Amino acid sequence: MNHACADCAVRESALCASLNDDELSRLNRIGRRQRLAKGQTLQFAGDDSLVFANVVDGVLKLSTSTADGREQIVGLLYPADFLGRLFAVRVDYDCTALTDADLCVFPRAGFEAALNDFQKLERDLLERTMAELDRTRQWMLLLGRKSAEEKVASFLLNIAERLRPEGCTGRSDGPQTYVLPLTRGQIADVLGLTIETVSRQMTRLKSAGVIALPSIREVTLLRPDLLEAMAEAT
Amino acid sequence: MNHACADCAVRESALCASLNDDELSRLNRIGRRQRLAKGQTLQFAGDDSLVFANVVDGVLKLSTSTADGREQIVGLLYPADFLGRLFAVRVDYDCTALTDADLCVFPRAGFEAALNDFQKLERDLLERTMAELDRTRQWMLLLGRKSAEEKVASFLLNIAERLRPEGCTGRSDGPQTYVLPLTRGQIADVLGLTIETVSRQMTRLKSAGVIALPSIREVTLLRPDLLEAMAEAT
DNA sequence: CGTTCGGTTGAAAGTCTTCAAGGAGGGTGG
DNA sequence: CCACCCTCCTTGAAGACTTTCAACCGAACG
Repeated sequence: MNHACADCAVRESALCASLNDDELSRLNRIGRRQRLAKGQTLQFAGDDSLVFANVVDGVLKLSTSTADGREQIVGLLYPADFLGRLFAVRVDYDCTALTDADLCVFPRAGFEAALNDFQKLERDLLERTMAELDRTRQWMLLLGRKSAEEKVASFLLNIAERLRPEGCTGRSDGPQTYVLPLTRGQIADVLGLTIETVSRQMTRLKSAGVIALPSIREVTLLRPDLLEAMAEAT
Repeated sequence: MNHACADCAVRESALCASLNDDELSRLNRIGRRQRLAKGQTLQFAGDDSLVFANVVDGVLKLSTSTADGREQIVGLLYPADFLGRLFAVRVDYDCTALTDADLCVFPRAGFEAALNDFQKLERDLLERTMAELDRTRQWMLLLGRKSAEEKVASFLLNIAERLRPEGCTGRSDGPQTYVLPLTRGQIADVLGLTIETVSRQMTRLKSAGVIALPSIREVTLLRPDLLEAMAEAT
C-alpha cells in the first residue's frame, strides 16, 4: 500500500530527501509502510538480506550475540535512519523494534534499481553509511576504554542528542526530560555492562543530583555540564 | 609523481579494480605514490579531511583516544583497503602506519570528481564502506562482551585471516606462522585490554600448546581449531 | 657497553560481575 | 474490583577477572 510522501514525517531528513518530487513519486510506487510493534524483530542474523527501509518513527536496535547468548547492541536506528545491507546475501545482525515503529520498506530489486537510476540516492546513502561508521567507531572507544560511570554518562548524553528536540519535554533553557526507548537491560547491551551495573550507576547519578528519574522510563538531565565532564569523551 | 597502475600490487583488489584501463589512466593522473615509515602518522583527529588513498602495502591503524590519553584502535587498514572520510570537513581519528607502508594518494578535489564521473567507483566505495561497517560492528561484540581470552583468540584468528596468504609462512596443510604488524601495546589498544593482560593471555595460549611464539613479533597457529573454540564468536 | 623500548611476570588492588533477594508497576483473570 | 503474575528494576554481598604497580628481562641501537 502506498502512502503520500508529502506528509511523511521524515520527507526532509531521510534518504529520500535527496530526490525531487518526480523521482520521489517513482520510489514511492515501490515503497510501502510497515508498522512494527515494540519488541517485534524485523530480521534475524543469518536471514537473507531482503529488508531496505527508512525509519519513519520509533527506535530500533541492531544486535549480535555470542553462541552462549551474550548480546551486544551494535546500532540504534532513529527516525530518518536507513536500514538495509546491500552487497551481501545475508545480514549479520538482528533488527528489533525497541518502541512501536513505522517503516517505509522497499523490496530489494526495486531499491537497487532506484539506486542505479538516481545517483543522488546512492551518494546520500554513501554519506549516511560513512557517518554511521564514524559513530560506530566512536562507540568502540566507549566499549573498549571507558569505565561504567563514563559509559552511562556518555549514553545519556548521546540518547538526549538523538531524541532532541521532539523526544523531550521541558523548557529549552531548563532541564529536559527524555523518555528512554530502552530498558536497563538494553542499555547494558549497548554499553557492554550488566543490568545491575547500569542500575547502580543511574542511582549514583541520581544521588549526585546530576539526573532525576521521574519514572522508570524517564530521565531528566539536571546537570548536563557535569554529565559531559563524567563522559570524558574526546 | 605518477606510477604505472599495471604493475600495482592491488590493481585487482583495490577500489580501482572497478575501473577499466581508460578510466584508470585518468585516475592515475591524479594519484601519487606515498611511502610511509613505520610509526609515521598520516593524519590526526581534528585535521581537515584531505587524505584519500588506497593502501598498496603495509598495515595502518585508525585510532581515537580520550582526553586523558586512553587509546582505542578502531580500524586496521590492510593492502587494498581504502582510507578517507568524504562528506566531512574534519576527520575524527588518527591514522598511523604500523609497518612501513605504501599508499596511492589522491587529492580531495580530484577524487571527488572521479567519484562523480565514474559511478562504478562510487558503487564500489559504498560496498567497501558497508563491509567495513559490518566488520566494525562485529568488533563491538568483542569489545563489549568477550573475555580477555576470547579477545586474544579472536584477534589472532582475525589477523591471520587478513594476512593470508602473503603474510604467512608454512605449508598450507600445516601450522602457519605470521609476523604480527602490532606490538603488544597496540594489540591491547585493539582489544580494549592492557598490555599486561595481552601478554599473559599470549603466554597462556603458548603454554597450552595452541600457539607458538618463535620470536616476539611472530606467532604460529598450532591449533587453529582450539583457537576457534576459544574465540567463541557468532 | 649503557640505554631504551618492548615484553614478561608477580602481587595487590579495584572494578565489574555474579548470585540472591526483594520491590514496583502494569496487565489479566477470577 | 482486587489478587495475582510477570517483567523490569533495585540493592546487597561475595567473587572473579582485569588492571595497576613494580621489578626484571632481552634485543636493538647508538
